Amino acid sequence: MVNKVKIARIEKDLTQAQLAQKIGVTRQTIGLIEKNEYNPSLQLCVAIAKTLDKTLNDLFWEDEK
Amino acid sequence: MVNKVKIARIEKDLTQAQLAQKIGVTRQTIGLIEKNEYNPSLQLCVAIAKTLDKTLNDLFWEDEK
DNA sequence: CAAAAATGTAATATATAGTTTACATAAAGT
DNA sequence: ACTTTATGTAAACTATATATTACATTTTTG
Repeated sequence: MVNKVKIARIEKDLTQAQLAQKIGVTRQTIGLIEKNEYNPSLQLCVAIAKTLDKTLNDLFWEDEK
Repeated sequence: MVNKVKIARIEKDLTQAQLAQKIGVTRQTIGLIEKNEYNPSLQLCVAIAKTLDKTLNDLFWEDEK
């Protein structure tokens, strides 16, 4: 299943590098988050959400089953 | 202003130590988060939220102004 | 197809989240 | 007042998020 950060980023027509730069983080960091390969800090999650006009729940809360 | 994790924890009648134990983390870690003295990882935020029957937004998303 | 742009990935380095141990203070209970 | 129980705090340690550099692969575009 595709990562929600990736979907939201593409909806905004941003590359990983552009999103990273807006947030002040490395392109690799965004890449790893989109591959669910690590556990970002809360501040980073908030920064991503704000930049993509989403909330924490939108991007990082698991769907109800 | 009082931290939302603290409020939710007290509503559930848990001590810092009890909450910490349920989550599998140290009492000090909970204490520091409640004092906004650090930047927890996403996984920890999710664990706290689930344990307190809240969502990420409930506990970690800033109030609309 | 060829060139450019975007993304994957890996090694090494650094900052900081989270642990452990320990003690001090505050709050609650008897 | 005394004794528990809960919370604050601090130093030293460990684990891991994130940076940096670099190159490989995939995707897009002319």
